Amino acid sequence: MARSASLSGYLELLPAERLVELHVLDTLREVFERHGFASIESRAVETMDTLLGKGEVDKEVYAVSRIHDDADSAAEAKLALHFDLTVPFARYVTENAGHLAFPFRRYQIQKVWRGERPQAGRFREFTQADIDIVGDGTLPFRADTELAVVMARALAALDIGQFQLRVNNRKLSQGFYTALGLNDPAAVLRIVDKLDKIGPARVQAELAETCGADEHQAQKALALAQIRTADVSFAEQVRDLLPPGAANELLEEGLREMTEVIATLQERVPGQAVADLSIARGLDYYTGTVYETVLFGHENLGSICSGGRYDSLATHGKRTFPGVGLSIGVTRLISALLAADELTASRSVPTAVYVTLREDTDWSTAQDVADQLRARGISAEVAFSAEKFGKQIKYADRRGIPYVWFTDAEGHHEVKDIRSGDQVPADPAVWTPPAEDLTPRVLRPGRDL
RNA sequence: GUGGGCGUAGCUCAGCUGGUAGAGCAUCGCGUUGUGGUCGCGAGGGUCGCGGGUUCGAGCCCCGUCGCUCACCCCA
Repeated sequence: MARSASLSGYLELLPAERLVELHVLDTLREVFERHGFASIESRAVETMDTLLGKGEVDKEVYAVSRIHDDADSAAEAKLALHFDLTVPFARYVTENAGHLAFPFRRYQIQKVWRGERPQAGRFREFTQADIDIVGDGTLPFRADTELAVVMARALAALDIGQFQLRVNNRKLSQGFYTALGLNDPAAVLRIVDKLDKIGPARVQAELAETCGADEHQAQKALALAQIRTADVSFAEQVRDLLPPGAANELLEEGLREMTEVIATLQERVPGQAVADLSIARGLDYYTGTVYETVLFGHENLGSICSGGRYDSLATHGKRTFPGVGLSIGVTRLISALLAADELTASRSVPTAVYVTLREDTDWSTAQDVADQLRARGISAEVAFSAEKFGKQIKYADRRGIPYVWFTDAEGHHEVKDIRSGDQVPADPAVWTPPAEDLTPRVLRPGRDL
């Protein structure tokens, strides 16, 4: 973060920073739409019933009520702010199923709220950018594969440096632990998920304490979690860990699915994804593929993009809508990149041309000049008063406005490039700045400069 | 929710064993009487987070409180 917030966990950006955020959002939107995802927006508020029992701890949910909570409103459904976009989307799908065409692919970029203790990269109000594909009754496994490809391309389009999508499959992990004789696969997953953070020794110790794993089981569980391959060779490694005949149907299905995902990612977005069998994800509605993403150089941030397959999050009577989704933590991402000065904007305002005033009475004709520029898509701003030219130039300079416009008493126009100091005659009807100066650009110091 | 660290100018910080608030950067003005950036000179800007206590006297000591921050939990 550039500044410490006056209220922790609620990030507010300066104009130049917001420009960077808008660039990120625009880029994501463009890539999502290019891959056929339609946009929706769901309301910020859901009923408690919808939100709770869907995998989130209730202490993190912000309740919403009227200050004057009288008898009437007490009888109303209790409301709360959504903590992610997946649960509201599931509700949206079941409510609007009759109007949607399945498989339905949508993207959704909105604020969400979590009442957590804020930390670097952790906010109470933040923006998520989600893509999901949902089927009616069934959803081809290929959706899991395509979704990861789209997200990898979106992250690549942001041009924020090297990242790595890490993929696992809960069927694989759970099948494996069951085959080992561990009776609480979910608990094992939770501990194994911390491998990156606490290291192999402590994972093994916790497995023994919490899951009653004996030394052999703990060793095998740990060995599985340490498998990390860029190709499909993980499957062989998994089989080598078990005695012949110990495999089960769930494990085999998980291996098949993982192999398909990794093979496709290796082919379509080479070098940007790996199989990582330690990935588990906290939310318990995931049933198959799970994804996390690390941004190299920002490993301590945690995952910047996560998600997975959910087979029964959305149900409506006898119908179920299996889906698969991925979510980018936009706020987390840009706060880290801004703080590290890895992304900055070329100026703090959209203005490309600052039109000066020679006399206070020139304001109207100066607006005519500005309008001629604006009509051709050039952002222009007119001075309020005819201060000394030095001050007017300084006004533009402080905002990073690249061009200053002058009109003399005879009506001759000149435009000055504030960076070089070059000043040349110009015609407001035809003069155009170079494309790179037309709108603010996002710069990557250290790479662009 | 649990545990550590920290709150002084717009920003980064200094302030001794308690004696009545300072620097750099930024801002504004002038030098430079209508073309900025450099340089020089000058100016403005503070309820020292808030409340209480001890004291002749508190930025400093004590208590409380609010906020920020880091770690745990969990997660984007």
